[in-house]
Amino acid sequence: MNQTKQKVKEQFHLFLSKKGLKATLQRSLILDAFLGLDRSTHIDELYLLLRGRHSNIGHATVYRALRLFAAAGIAREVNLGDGLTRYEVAGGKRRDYLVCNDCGTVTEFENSTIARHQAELARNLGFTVQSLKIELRGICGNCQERQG
Amino acid sequence: MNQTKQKVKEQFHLFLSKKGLKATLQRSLILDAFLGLDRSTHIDELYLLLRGRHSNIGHATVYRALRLFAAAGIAREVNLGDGLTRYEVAGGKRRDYLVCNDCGTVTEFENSTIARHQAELARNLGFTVQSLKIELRGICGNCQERQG
DNA sequence: AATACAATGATATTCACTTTCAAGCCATCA
DNA sequence: TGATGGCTTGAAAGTGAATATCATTGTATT
Ligand SMILES: [Mn+2]
Ligand SMILES: [Mn+2]
Ligand SMILES: [Zn+2]
Ligand SMILES: [Zn+2]
Repeated sequence: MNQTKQKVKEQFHLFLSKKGLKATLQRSLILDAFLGLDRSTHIDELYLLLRGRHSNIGHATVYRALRLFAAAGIAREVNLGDGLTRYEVAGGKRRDYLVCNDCGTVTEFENSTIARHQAELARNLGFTVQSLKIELRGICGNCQERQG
Repeated sequence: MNQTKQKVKEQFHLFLSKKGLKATLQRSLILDAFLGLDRSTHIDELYLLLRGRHSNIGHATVYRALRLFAAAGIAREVNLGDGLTRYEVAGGKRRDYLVCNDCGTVTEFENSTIARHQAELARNLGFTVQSLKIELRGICGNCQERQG
């Protein structure tokens, strides 16, 4: 068991206590599966993964658990406009997304200089910034080669 | 009639000719309404607006027209993860979005300095940038007042 | 005008959530 | 330990924006 993962679990358990919510087997299984992936995922992927291991996990429960993880600050919702809501483990640095308009591949990269600048502009408009998402769309390297 | 709008209309007409598509009254009305707004819009807004003026415009036609505008390079699709697909006039300035996590209000503002910088980073990764979206989430001024 | 297609729009369908509700589970307290 | 109360679960139903269907209508061309 990873040290980081253990801390996240404790963070979640604390969150549940403070809110008067309950630690259930399902929430624990879903959190393990979520932390076990090293990439963003979505409801149905986790749901099918867990159904393969445990026969009694419902779609609605996975849905509610992921939203709960987000509320607890453990997960971050990512919407790339393809009709699916993705979730990734929060914490760590902000990421920018490169979405290929041709093959749909999503590449991530880090760049922190933008965030401060942009957040300051928002504050001038009386807006308190909680998160920033930068999404670039275009053609990835592979697709450029294929097209010549 | 704005000079820029006239050029856009000619661009669209040329696009239709090249593709063997037809210039219809509906497409003309929808394009006028779309260009007449100085902000992003979505299907139902345009649909209701046009229904107020002309009794025979269908939801499906507005939907298809906006996708056609996007294919023609006239419109740009924007998805903010709130379940609606927005469209804004392409070719204008890029816009950044402030989405309130409390009331869902979307505020737009312009800020062009970021784009070049970010696009250059992407090019270094072998990625040809076609569009850039910056989305800030947080609490808007109104909601801050309400909460004290 | 006749013809060949494309476009329209009321309607139905899809699909990814999101909610409902009866049955079950968890934390707490005597 | 056992009762109690409220939270949780999950099958099923509901929601709503997007998309497809198809008979009818419109457009461009000859
Ligand atoms: Mn609708
Ligand atoms: Mn949807
Ligand atoms: Zn690609
Ligand atoms: Zn607000």
